[in-house]
Amino acid sequence: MASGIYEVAEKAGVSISTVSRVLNGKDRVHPETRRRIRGVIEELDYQQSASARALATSKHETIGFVIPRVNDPFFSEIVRGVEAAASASGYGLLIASQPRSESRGYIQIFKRRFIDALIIAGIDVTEREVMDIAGRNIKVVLIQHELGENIPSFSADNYGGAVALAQHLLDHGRKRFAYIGGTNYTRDSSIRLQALRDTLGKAGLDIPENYIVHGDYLRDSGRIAMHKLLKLHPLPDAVLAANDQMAVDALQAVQEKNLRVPEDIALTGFDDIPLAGYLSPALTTVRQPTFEMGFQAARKVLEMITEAQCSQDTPDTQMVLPTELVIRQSCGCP
Amino acid sequence: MASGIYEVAEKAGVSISTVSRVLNGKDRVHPETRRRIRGVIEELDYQQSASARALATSKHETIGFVIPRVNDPFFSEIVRGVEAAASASGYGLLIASQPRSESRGYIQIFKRRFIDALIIAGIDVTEREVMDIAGRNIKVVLIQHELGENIPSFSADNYGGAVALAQHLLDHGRKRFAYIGGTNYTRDSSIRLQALRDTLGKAGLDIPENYIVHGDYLRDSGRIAMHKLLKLHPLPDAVLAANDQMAVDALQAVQEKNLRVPEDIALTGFDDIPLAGYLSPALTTVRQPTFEMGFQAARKVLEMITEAQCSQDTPDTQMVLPTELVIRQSCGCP
DNA sequence: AAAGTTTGTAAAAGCGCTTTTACAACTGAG
DNA sequence: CTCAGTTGTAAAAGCGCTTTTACAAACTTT
Repeated sequence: MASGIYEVAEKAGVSISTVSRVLNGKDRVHPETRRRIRGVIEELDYQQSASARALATSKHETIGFVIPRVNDPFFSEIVRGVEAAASASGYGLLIASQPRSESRGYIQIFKRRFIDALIIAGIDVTEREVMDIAGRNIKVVLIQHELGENIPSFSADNYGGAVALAQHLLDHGRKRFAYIGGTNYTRDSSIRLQALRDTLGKAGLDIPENYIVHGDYLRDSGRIAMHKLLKLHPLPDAVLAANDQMAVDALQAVQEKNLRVPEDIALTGFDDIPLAGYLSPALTTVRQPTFEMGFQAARKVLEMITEAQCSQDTPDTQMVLPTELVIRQSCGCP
Repeated sequence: MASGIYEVAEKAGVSISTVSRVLNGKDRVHPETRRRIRGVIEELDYQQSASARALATSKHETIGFVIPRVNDPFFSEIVRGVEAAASASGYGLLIASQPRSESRGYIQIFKRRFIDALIIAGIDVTEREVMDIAGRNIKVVLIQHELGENIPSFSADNYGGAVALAQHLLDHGRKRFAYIGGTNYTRDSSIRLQALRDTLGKAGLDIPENYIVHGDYLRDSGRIAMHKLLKLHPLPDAVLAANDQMAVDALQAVQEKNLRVPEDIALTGFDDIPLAGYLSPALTTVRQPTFEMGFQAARKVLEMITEAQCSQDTPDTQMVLPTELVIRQSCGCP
């Protein structure tokens, strides 16, 4: 009895295969018949069963997306980019937002879910994990993480951004630099630190080990980190935080001690989240092309999905999108 | 040939139905056989096909979620709540983030997607639309919108929050109130305005029509709205914005004109987004239980899904979660 | 006017599972 | 030692589609 498509077929006086052909825009259907079937579909407000279709075609028109935190201004902007590209192509977006530690299990689950592709953002997956997923004919693209030639990835130019920032602070005549890093092992944070070191090195400066402290990118960790720095003698006169959130909290910490930013200490962030512009002093930072990363990553997987069908391999992409120095007041600029 | 489960069955020397029984934790399987099959599943790293399973059971273990903007601090916090509840039950989350105007089409698409339930947040759907979806055996729950007894909904106590805010400003001795609303027709904004009017009324005050201006909840619209208010004579001495984002922009507008908040004008927001606490002066606002709304809404749909199976109807819910006045400095408090 | 082409449609197989039904092979009771 | 009741497993039907194959009917071509 009446499994949707059967109802339509019956009411239109044709077989289900004809209905299917209309549904999928194939030819070999009499215009008149097509019109009649369209009418019946409309009338019954018939909607195809996505799972039946997916089972029959093994296409799901859905992409999976794993991030550490949806409610983080940095990541939610990436989500928006991914969503925009996906929905523009009629694709759905299955989101998993899990702290790095737990995201592994989630990726496991995705292996069996209804997805054609998986975008992984801000999570340090291993090549083995990725290959395991890719082996199941799920296309994989990385954001903010790189893993060699075989796996397409989209990152921001962390190194370049950090160099620009460091140079700018040097131009302000700052000498005693400190760095508030993210969780020890995250690569973004260490790339930025390396850029800072290289740039200082060229200016004949150095950043002592105890002027490097670590937060976790999250709220309040910047405050704690800054409190540590404020106990040092001499005080640093320029503090770079690995992201804006920590910079923002660090700013509060400085102000609580009745020191002034930027007069006593210049302070900068990274990311350019909306909040950065609203502070006083407004935060000098490096804008990351978050929306773009998400958008382009999604475009890339969509491309991979369609190309896989023509089995015409494209050279894989390792995209590094440009960052941009955003100069406000916390660096000492008027 | 080898459709996953067949491979497992063959390798374990049993039929696929036995494998299926193991997979679904049914009894009537010899412990020894079960162990052997488990071993093979492990060895082959076999993963069930979600779509085949969904087709056979018509359960998708996925919930759909429609919101206007993922990258909005208010909504992304709701997303987090929904995500938390969904993933705790092993459910996936299919997200559509579309401006109100375009979300209709999206809801249409969801009717055919792999979802058991749909959560709609911050979108003014009609009862007809909801019924249309619900008729397809997709459970529907609303967030920040109400639609009568039949449809469960979770909202914040907008009225109560706005009353508390208005009263607090009255207690500060403010007399000339102005209101920056959201898009004209959104119900939250008008409920808050009504609360303001009622509260002022009780104090023998009034809010003139030209002291009410409308933004769109988004960035910059608060600035424009405030500029209009700053042209009035006499100037208002208390401005309530319908959300924090507009309040934040309004604050900048005031400061650009070299007026002081709160000395010249008290200014308040609504939502309590993270940004609110970082401003100077920090924003007095009303905290909405965003995470909770998302979490509880998701719990509710999950409950509806399981209860539908026992066809044991629960009374439908119209939950109004409490809001909380968050007093900072922009109202005039020290 | 016979043979080949195209066009429109139906029938049937299959996608990878779950679930029902059937049925052997064991149990224990009388 | 037989008969009913368990228990473990296989076979088969179906979930709602797509797609391939087959074939009649309508057109060409020579």
